[in-house]
Amino acid sequence: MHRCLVCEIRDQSVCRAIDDEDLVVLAQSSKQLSLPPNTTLIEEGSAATAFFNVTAGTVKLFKSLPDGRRQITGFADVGHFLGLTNAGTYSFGAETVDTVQVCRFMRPQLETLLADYPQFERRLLAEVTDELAEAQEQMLLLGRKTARERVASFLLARMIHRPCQTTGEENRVSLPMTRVDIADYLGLTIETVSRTISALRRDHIITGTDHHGIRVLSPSRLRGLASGQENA
Amino acid sequence: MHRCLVCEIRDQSVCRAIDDEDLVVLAQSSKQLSLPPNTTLIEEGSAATAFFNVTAGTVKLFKSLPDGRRQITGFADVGHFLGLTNAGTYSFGAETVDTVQVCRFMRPQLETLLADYPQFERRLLAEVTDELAEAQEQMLLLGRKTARERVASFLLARMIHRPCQTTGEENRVSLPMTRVDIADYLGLTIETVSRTISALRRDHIITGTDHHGIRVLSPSRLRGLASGQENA
DNA sequence: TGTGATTTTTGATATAAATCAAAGACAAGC
DNA sequence: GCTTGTCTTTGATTTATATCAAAAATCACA
Repeated sequence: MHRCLVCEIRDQSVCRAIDDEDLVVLAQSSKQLSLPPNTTLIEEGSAATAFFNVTAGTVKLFKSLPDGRRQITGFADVGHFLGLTNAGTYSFGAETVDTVQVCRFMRPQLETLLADYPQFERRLLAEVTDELAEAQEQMLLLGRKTARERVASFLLARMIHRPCQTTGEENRVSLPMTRVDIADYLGLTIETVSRTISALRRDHIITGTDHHGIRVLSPSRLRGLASGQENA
Repeated sequence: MHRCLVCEIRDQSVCRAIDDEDLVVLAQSSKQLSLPPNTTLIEEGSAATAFFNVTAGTVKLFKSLPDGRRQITGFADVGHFLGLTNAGTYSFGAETVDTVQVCRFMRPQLETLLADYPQFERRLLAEVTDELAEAQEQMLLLGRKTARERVASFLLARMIHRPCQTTGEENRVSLPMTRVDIADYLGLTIETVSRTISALRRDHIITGTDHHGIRVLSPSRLRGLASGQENA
């Protein structure tokens, strides 16, 4: 019952909308789960019964076509929620990328929270509004950017939104997802993603041979590339 | 001050969250504007001072790259709002497609409404959640669908969401926007859009020679195409 | 620590859609 | 009703990325 009180990422998530004295309610409304990599959190098209708040790790959200083509619509990491919908069923799927910890709210409990705490609803509206802005940015990427621009945008966004302060290395970007996931996120094939990363390395814009982490040598050139300035 | 009371599309918009007796407040918080085609409602990157509710016509929302490449992220028509953002500036632009009527809420008034009427905020959250789901669907289209599938998806969505009940013609789809707009929405060029529409006509899936309106002959084949079943 | 399976990279070729180019249709203004 | 400009369609060619194929690197598990 003190889980939420000691939660280290509370102020990074929607939960910061709830005051300390009401945290017991929050803790009682949710359940913490620990999930191994590649666990299905949400089955596309299944009944929308739960809502999740990610407290550790990364979750991928995606939509698929009947023949298996898949588009990852986003990666939800620490502090992000997922599973909000007006429809009775989820219009998307969700799977863990690495080991993930989530707080799960069942729908009725979530409804109660929203009704009882207007500031929680306010906070959620702000989060969804941000997600929509991100989605619009991604539509620009998918509809109008070249492969090189897409990969540059992706690396840049991860560098900015997920600063890797663990090691002393400057501008380190962690890529916990596979090339398949990156490709499905950027609307490319794994071969194109791989070739493009190799080309950026060849051009001394990034460095590092590790598959799941690279270092950005020139953030400014990367920024230029991401916004369509070829070269620089 | 009775403008909102006699508003014919109130129950199609966020305004339906406000009770009849409080409509005066709503009317006082907003101002109705009538705008000719191709009017800029929101300049990309400008200060986010207003929020709009579309009561007639169609508005296009878009994001651009410095070199002019543009991605239309959505079309807002009757009942849709636009201009919501957490940032101080708009991350997208908005322009009228045809003659448009909007109710404009200045930011402070909107904040007051949100604070005073939780059900208004609730309604807005639901709307943004829907928009996000639509954006995810569009990401699947932009990242993973062929030109033929994109055009089929577009026509199908317009057929479903904007039924044209004016004429006796069954399954009529109105296309008030130009080919440039359709191309910028689907992540294609105008030539590809044009060729694809011609091909669908050749295959007797659609008919009509009018540039701004077509008729769907086989909704089921269109549905099949849109979800990736080539032929059918 | 070795071994098979998986993931990533690199190479050769194919192709869907872009680009370049021009003709035809439509709309607005005189 | 003609003229002028814009929008749309169609055609020829190019190109960025996909596809097909195989080698190299990494990972997981014994």
